[in-house]
Amino acid sequence: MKIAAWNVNSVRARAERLVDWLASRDPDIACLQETKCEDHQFPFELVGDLGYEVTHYGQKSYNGVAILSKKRPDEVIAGFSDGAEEDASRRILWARFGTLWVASVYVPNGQSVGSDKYQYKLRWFERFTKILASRPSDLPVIVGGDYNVAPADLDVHAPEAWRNQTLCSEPERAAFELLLAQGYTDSFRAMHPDRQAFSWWDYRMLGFQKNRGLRIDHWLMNHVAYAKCTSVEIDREARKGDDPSDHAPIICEIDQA
DNA sequence: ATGTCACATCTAATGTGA
Repeated sequence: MKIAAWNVNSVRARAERLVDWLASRDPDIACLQETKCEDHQFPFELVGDLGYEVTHYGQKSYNGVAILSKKRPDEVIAGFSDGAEEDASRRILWARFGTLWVASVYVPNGQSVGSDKYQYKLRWFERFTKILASRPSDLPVIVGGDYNVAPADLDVHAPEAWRNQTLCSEPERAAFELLLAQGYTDSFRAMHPDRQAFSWWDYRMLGFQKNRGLRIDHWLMNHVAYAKCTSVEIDREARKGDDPSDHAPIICEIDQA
C-alpha cells in the first residue's frame, strides 16, 4: 500500500498539480494538509474522477486536512474528539481502513518563539501526544503530515542559523520526541539514519533552487506499522516546476494483508 | 533587507498567516 502525506498549501490553488501528481504517483491513500477551504469548496469532482473518496475536515481560509483514498474508510474521526472542547483550527483527521488507522495532521506553525502562537503550538502538541498514546498499540497506526518541527540538526540546511528559531527550538524538538516516546517511529529517519533530505523550502530567496530546506513533514508509525513499512521517501520532484506547494510529499509503503 | 505565496476584503491594495 502506497500512502502519501502532502501539505498542498491550498487545495484549490493546487488542484491541477494535485490531480497530475495523483495520476502519476497513484497512491492508495493521500493525506493532505492546509487545504484552506470549507468542505463544499473542495475539488471533489477532479479527484473523484481519479477514483478517490474524499474525507475532508476543512474550514474557511486556513488549516484544513483531508484523506483521499481509493477505498471508502471504515471509520472516521475528525478533530481531537477527546471529550474536551474541539479546537477551532481543523488540523487532525483520522480514517480507519480495516485494521489500519491513518491520520492526516497539520501541527500549528508557531510563528515566533515565545509568541502566543508558539505557546498554542506547544499546547497543541500536549493534546496530540495524549491522542497518540490512546491509539491501539497492537494494530498498525500511521500518522502523516506537517509537524512543523525539524527534529535534529541533520534535518536543517543551516543548523546554526536556525538554532532556537521556530521549527527548530528545543521545546518543539522535545515535544516531537515526546510523540516518539508514545511508541512511534520517525519512519524516514529510521529508514535513512544519515541521509539529509528536506520536505519544505521557503518560497523566498530561491530557497528550493539553493536547497535551503528543512525536514518538517513526517510519517510517524507505531511499532506494528513500522514493522510492515518497506519504504519512506520524499517526493522532491513535486516541489519543482510552476506554482508548486512549498512542501514536498512524503510517501511510504506498507505491506498490507 | 520582511524577500514569496495564498487568502480575505467595501474588487484594489492591504492585513494576516505561513
